[in-house]
Amino acid sequence: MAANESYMEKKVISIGTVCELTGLSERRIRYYEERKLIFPDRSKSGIRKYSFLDVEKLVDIANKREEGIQTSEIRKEFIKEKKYDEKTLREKVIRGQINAYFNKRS
Amino acid sequence: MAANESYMEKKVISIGTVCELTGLSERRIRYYEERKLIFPDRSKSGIRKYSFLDVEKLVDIANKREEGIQTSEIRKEFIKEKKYDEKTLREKVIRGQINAYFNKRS
DNA sequence: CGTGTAAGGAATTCTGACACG
DNA sequence: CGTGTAAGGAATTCTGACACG
Repeated sequence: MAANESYMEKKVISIGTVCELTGLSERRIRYYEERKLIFPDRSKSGIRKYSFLDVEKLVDIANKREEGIQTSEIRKEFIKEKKYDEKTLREKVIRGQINAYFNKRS
Repeated sequence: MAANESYMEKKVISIGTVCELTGLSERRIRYYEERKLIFPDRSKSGIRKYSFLDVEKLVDIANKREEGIQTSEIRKEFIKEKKYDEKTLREKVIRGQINAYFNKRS
């Protein structure tokens, strides 16, 4: 029981761990927040907490930046493609699980 | 892509957040580690990192403690029931996802 | 625009110990 | 046995700023 929640969207990871997971610097991660690309929660004392979904989003952002895309453009893309949109994601994750379960290759 | 990993078992949560998630004190959480009930990872500098699975396990431990069961007994139960055994869990999580997807009620 | 860095403070975590029982 | 607490130190995170470009 209680074995199934949206761990992917639960904001529990602090910035240092996010750096390790993504390879990005704290500075860059905070900057992308300033540019409205990611929205971490805050603990009572003000410490940023990220979700695994945020981590994936950051990797995606970093890749786009490598391609020279500006943060303002990246934001527009996310909105237009509805990428990282909560409902869209949930669907995607569940489908992934099902595929993995049946050993399907998409 | 890269949208599907074992977030449930990835050790990225620090003890303060685990306290909030479980309602347990740091002392108790560390003690259960001493009693070989949970096995957090450590960051380079020695800070404990827990997974969501560890969090669930801790809640389970706390419930058993409320029933008066000793930590040594809890450990035996976990081993005997193969509860929180990696393979067993993975199966369970995936089935849960599938049930949720099809709106089944078990 | 995007990111690095040094600065100082506040909050977090760690260990070992004493306490009670 | 299981858990609380005070203690001191080490590591983390935060913000605002200066830098380069």
